[in-house]
Amino acid sequence: MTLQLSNTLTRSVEEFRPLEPGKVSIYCCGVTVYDLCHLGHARSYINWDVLRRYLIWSGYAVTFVQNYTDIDDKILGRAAEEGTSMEAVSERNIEAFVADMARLNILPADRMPRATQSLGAIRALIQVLEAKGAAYLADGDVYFAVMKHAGYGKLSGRDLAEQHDNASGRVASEEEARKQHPFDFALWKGAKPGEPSFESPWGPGRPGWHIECSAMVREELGDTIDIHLGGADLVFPHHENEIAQSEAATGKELAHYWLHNGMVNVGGEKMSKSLGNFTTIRALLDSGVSPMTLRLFVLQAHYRKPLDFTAEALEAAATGWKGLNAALGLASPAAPGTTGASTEGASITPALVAGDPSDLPKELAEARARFVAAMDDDLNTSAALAVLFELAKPLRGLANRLERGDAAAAVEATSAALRGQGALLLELAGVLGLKQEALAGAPPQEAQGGLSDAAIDALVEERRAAKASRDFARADQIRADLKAQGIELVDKPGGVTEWLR
RNA sequence: GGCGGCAUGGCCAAGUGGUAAGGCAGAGGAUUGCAAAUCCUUUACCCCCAGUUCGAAUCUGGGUGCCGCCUCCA
Repeated sequence: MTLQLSNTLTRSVEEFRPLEPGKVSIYCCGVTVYDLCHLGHARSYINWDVLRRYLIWSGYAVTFVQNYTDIDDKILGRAAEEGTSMEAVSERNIEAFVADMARLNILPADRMPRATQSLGAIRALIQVLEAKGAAYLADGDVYFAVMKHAGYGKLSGRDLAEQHDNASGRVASEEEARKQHPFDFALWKGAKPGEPSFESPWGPGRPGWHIECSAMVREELGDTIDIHLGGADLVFPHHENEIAQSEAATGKELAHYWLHNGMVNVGGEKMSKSLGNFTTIRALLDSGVSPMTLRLFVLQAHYRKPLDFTAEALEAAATGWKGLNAALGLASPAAPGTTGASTEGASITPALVAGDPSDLPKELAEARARFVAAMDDDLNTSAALAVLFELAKPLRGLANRLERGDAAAAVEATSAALRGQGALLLELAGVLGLKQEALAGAPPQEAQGGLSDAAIDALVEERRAAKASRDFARADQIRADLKAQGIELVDKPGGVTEWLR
């Protein structure tokens, strides 16, 4: 089987066939950089990161372009609030975006154009639309005429005539009054007094929201690309308008495959700024949730379905990740049993380069095939993860025994079969962007008045003595006291007690 | 109102015609003075009704509930 993707444009699942054999061009709608990213963004970009990794792993040469919208009313609003400039707000949030994505192990896009740096392409595209009669000028604004474009509404399944009736009673703002059709949208907005503006044939102003993506796609990737990505909330009007602009200008199909991810919900409702129910990526990660826990949480659901964000579900993911992480740690090239040295997960290689699957033992080949079948089925990461968990199971137990100093486990860990299983686990986890993490959480507490090693050792010794005299009440008391301070005692064979902070 | 999507065990979530993956939580057992970890075992008539079929969670029709988009939004 080959990769099947559900295409919003055709409302069906289709076999993926690239325009050019072996190559894939992808454009992903990025963020408007007026604020920090929240979990909705995290989900979206984690999903698309997995798509990208899977394509690369499958042997495709992938070109991935993602934009920054750095011209926008909200950015202007922030700048006004702060008494700074649009550039300052954008710059700060772009930096934050890069940092947040890196923490989530999301591969940086090959190119990340910004609206402010794409003005030439934007103006050129608007001029083409004007020349073709698809755009009209009204009071310093330039609008796209949706009625002139046959096929408007094909992505979102909207019927212009019907929508016209429904919209006829809607608010007639100043801007609405200028439009020939309520769905007409601004390609260029004339500057209002005091606003930052850019020069154009239509006077000073700035581009409308949708045009930048059309311009960037064309400039970076060409008239027609393989895959266009974004959140489900962008289907209308953003992507619909993008299609209309691009296709009116070029006469060619903008993208063959349109993929949309489902929303992150809180209490059954979409996470959004306006509802105030959002959690930023960094707030969550800084609260002690590990990046890979978040990744696992996201990947346990299918990317198109809504994903409910709850503390319980996240906790379940955290526990699940703990086990996977332990197995990954054992499988990593770094010496088994060590807590540090996270693997370099930022790179991914095509499977054929990494190793010939036909060399795998039958059982592992079968596991790998199940993983591939799951991913080919419209990126069924949930089913793919099941394969990882199964591969991880024996390694996980072993890792735990190793950590506790089990000598027999150390011998088992060197077995060829387990090492092969570990290598496959590591490879497949990499496709999902999951990489081993150093023990998460546990901020160094000794600095803030925690017990010193010597004090702990003394208590451990006291407990040993208590046990020897069968004073279990006292022994348990010491265990409980230490646990309250985040120190875990582990009794090992031979009366030896180790502790973990 | 228009368009689209979803309803599977305590929770999350796969499965799209042949009697239900996986994760978390729970239960029982082994082990342990206790605990942790580990190992074994174990927990579902798939929202309701009707239909098609030898056979349906899976197809068809109807119903109920929930969500998204139609304004900025990943």
